[in-house]
Formats: sequence, structure tokens, C-alpha cells
Amino acid sequence: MGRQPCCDKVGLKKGPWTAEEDQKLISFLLSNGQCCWRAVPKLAGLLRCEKSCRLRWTNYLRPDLKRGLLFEAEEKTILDLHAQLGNRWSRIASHLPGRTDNEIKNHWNTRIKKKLKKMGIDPLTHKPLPAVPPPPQHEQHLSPAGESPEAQLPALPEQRHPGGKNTVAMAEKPDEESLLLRKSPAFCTNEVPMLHPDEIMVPPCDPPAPPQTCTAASTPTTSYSTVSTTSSSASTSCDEDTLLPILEWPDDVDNMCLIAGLGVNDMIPEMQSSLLWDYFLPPPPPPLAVYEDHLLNNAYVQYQRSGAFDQEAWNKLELL
DNA sequence: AACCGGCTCAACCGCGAACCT
DNA sequence: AAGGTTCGCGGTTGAGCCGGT
Repeated sequence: MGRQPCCDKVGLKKGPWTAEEDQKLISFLLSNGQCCWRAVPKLAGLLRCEKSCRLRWTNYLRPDLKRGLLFEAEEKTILDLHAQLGNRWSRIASHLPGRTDNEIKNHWNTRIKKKLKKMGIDPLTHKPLPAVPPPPQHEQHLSPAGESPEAQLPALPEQRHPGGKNTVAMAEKPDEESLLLRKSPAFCTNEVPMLHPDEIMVPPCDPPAPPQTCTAASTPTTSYSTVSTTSSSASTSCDEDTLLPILEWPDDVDNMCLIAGLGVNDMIPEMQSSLLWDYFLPPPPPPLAVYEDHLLNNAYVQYQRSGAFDQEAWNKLELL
């Protein structure tokens, strides 16, 4: 359909915005409100396309935006929502007041994704990464076109939305199979529940804690526990909705050991440190069936099921 | 001091949906 | 109904920053 590329017009400026341009846009939008974006650049006296103006406003200039690092609770909310929604950044952002989809997308791609990979979790599916089999000795061919290791993993279920957008498959109208999965308490390691939008329960994200809680070092685990207590009470209804068993996050090392089938005495000193999280994550993955059993005990699955979240361990991943 | 590589994030691009004529 | 316009979304890019050598 004869659509004009909006930014190809001659004479329109591209690239970083200057303070002067910002000021023009802000003062225009504050005095006139957001109406037809098409008219905004002209009326505001800007040599920008409407798209550029809208983006600058929504992602940067809007007065209700929070700036700076995401709070821990926000990060957890993003994790929760991404597990349910996939890369629907605008939907995720709608649950985080003052945050933009762009900001969340960037944060996901630069931080959370890495952390999950370090934990052996596929950031796309929130499932454990499959074992990468050692290349056969006589067949160490590169995959075609130099695909990344990720591209060489076993094919996942169809991830693309029928519309062609590269989003994680989501059951807009849950089919029989997905309904069964959601009703089965045994699921979890195989499937991340893809929920219908109106089923999504988001733990309240009330970070307006003092900004200093933003740094990992200054945040004792207990401070997050408060948040996760709140969220787990909220996630109770979530679990009711999805009919998942509610498992408690262990209060202490004894419980962690219990879950992992270990005695406290079995633990080496390092394990008794706050790196427990790491220890309960799967080492090089065994065959999938065994692996799944093992995962029933691992911390991330506990997190997926209960919403409880070991913030300290999570923060440590940042430092690795 | 200079160079290099990795990282971050603001901005851009292209597409589809919704709306309008 | 068909074609055009506007808006919003998600993926990608690249300039600038920063730490390491």
C-alpha cells in the first residue's frame, strides 16, 4: 500500500536530539498536548519527522518517566511478565509505570538475558538450555552460514507469531494442549505457561523504595524478601489461576539442602555461602529426561513456581 | 597516551493494526 | 470495499563511553 517512508524526507534531521530541540518539543507538547503527531514537528518548529518526535517524547522526555536503573522488584516483574508474554515489551512496560518499552527491551537484552544465560536458562523460553553435545570427533563441521551456538540448538516450538513478528508464541486462544498443560501440576520444566492476557497476574511492583536500594551491594536479601513476600501473596492467585503447585522458597540452608536432596554436612564451604543459587543450578546438562527431574529441585524452577526469588544470588550474577 | 574491544542505550527502521475517507 | 494515513510495536543499529592492555 502506497505508504511513504516517513523519515526519508529531504531536509529532516536525524540522529541525537539537541537540548534546544528537546525544549521545543517539550514546551509544545506541554502547552498543546499530544494530538496529531504529524503536525507536531511543524508546529513545534522542528526539522524532525513525526515518528522521531513521538519516540523522543515517549522514550525520553515524558515528564512521568523514571530515569535510572531499574529497581530489583521491577526486574523481577520483567522476568515474570516476559515468561508469560515473551518479547511484548509494550505490554510489559504497561505494568511498570514510568518505564518505556525501549528501556525494558534494552535492559533485557543487555542485562537480564546475560544473567539467565549464566544460569543456564534460555532467555527466550525460560527453560533450561539444552545440553550442547560435544561435536563428534570426525564431524566438526560448522553449521551453515556460521550460525551461532544458539541457532544450533534443537528447534524449539514455533516461536514466531503468525503475523510474522518475532515474538514468543502466546496462546491468544489457548488450545486444548495448552489448557491441559496449565492444568497439569507436572508441567513446568517443559513449558512456560503462556497465558491469555486477561489471566496475567502481576505481582505488585512497588519499588518506590529509596533509590539506594537499587544497588545490589546496599540491598540486603531480606529487603527483597519483603518484596517477594508481597509478590508471592499476589502470586497465590496467579497459581490458582494456572493451577500450579505452590512451593515455598526455602527459608534457610537446611531447606535448600532438603530440596536438593543434600544434607548440610554434604555441603562444601563455598556452597554454604550465598552462592547456593549457583550450586543448585544444573551443571553441564545430562540427558533431558534426567535433567528435568533434577530441575524439579533447582532454584529457578522454584522461582518459576512460587515467585520466590533469591535476590542475592541474582545480584551476584551481575558481578560474574 | 593511544588503541582496542565490549557494552549501553538512544534512535532508527520496517511492519502491521487501527482508523479514516 | 479499497486505498490512504496514523500510530504503535519490536528488532536492529551505531555513537559514545569505559575499562583493559
